[in-house]
Amino acid sequence: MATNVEARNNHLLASLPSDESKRWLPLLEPIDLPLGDVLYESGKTLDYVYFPTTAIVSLLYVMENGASAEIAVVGNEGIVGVSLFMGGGSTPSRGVVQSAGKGFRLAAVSMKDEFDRAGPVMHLLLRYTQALITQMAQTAVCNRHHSLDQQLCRWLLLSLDRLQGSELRMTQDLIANMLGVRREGVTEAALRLQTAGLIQYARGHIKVLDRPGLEKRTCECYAVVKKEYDRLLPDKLAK
Amino acid sequence: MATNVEARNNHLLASLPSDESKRWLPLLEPIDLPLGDVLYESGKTLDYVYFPTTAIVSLLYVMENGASAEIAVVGNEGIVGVSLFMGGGSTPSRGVVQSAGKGFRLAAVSMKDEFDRAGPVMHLLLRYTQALITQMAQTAVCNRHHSLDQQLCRWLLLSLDRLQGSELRMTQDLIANMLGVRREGVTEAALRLQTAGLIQYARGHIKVLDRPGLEKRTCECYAVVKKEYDRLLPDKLAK
DNA sequence: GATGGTCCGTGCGCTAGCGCACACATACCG
DNA sequence: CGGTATGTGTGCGCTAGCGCACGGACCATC
Repeated sequence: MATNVEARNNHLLASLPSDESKRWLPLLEPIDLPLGDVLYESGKTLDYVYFPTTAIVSLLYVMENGASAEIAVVGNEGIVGVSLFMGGGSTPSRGVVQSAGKGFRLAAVSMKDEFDRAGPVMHLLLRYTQALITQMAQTAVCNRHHSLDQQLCRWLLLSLDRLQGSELRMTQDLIANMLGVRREGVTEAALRLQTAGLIQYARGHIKVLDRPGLEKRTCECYAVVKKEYDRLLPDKLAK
Repeated sequence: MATNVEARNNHLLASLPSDESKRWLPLLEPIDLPLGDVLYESGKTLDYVYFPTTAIVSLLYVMENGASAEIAVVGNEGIVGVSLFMGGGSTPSRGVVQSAGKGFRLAAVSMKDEFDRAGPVMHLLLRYTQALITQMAQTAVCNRHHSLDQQLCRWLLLSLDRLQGSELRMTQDLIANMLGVRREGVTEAALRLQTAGLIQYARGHIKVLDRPGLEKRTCECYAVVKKEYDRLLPDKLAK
């Protein structure tokens, strides 16, 4: 079944023990995730959780005045909708597709049933949530202390880690929304990175030319988060 | 036993079903939490989890250059050390006593045993963690978008909610550390609040004169977090 | 009741990022 | 192939907050 194969592109799904895997696969529904799609809305109860494979989803808080800020980003390493099994069923944030692609979704009831077995799946999900927490915490720190340039680098790297290839499709306006800054600010920062030869920008297409260069230019936040994800979710690549 | 009574001052402990309560009380160790005490260090495995009763604990990230930023705050409504049951066993942040007081601690093994029963205790702890996540997320948003004045108000209110009375002992230098800003900035903001008649400051003693005034002056972040805590952890006061 | 430490107020120059306005370039589309 | 929307570059005045430096006030202690 094609589904089985593709599901493995999500690291969490790939890490499932084979017993659980068998139970899950029939319940997973492949789904297209177009740019801008809202997977869940602030305060609304989730009907599904989502496992991105090629898409990237931003957890975004939108303020009363319309301004926004990204809280965390989820790609093929994770799951969107942790509040479902954490117990809240909703959060004040919103889940938006930031980079179009595919993924799988699982109905809320199935998710809860599975979680409540309190087996390896539960522990896997909780470890993932712990990593997500670190990302959020570091976002807070980064927002406080680091320059737009550094944050842009961090953001590019986080996105890159969740995609295949070194190119991403993303307008500066969108990035500004995620980072919670002015569009012009992103323009300026991106230009600096471009003249430094790190990236190449053209109307919504970013090509990363020098990844190590980005890593040098970013703040410690990126490494802290990356390390924590690697520690908590080792690529045991459970076959 | 005096212990029993005092333990109820921590909302999580007070919410335990009576069966679990009986199991727990003998395991809980009352402990003094002096100002500045480090309950856990970045990257170090936790030996205990802590349930503050009169103390307040800050989850703080300290950067390589020594600057810092508060990620979240925990008082008598919560527990310090969620990474223990979430699976990581450590986090990149640090837990520091921000306001001296008392609390209880529970050995890591006991905590894990109890969590792994996958009963009501687990679900309670997960709901709390969900609330904590919201606080962190909102901290990120607040750091991005709101003024020092607003953040100071938010911070005062969050602290106030976790204390009895309307007075807190806290130097401006410490507050600056928590908020990740200059001490002088806090001085100026505090003066503005003082001349507005909202607080009264004197060498490390803050008296809140007009709580509603603070709530008016702060950003939406405070209300968002408060609401989420109330929703997820209702004062069922499960006698 | 002088000494030293802690805590708070103030001044000043500096910069990153904001808000706004507008010009230009590329893509799409009829 | 011309028009319109979309995306990017640039300029300019403005402000919050920074870094630094210093002065003054309160407190403890001997």
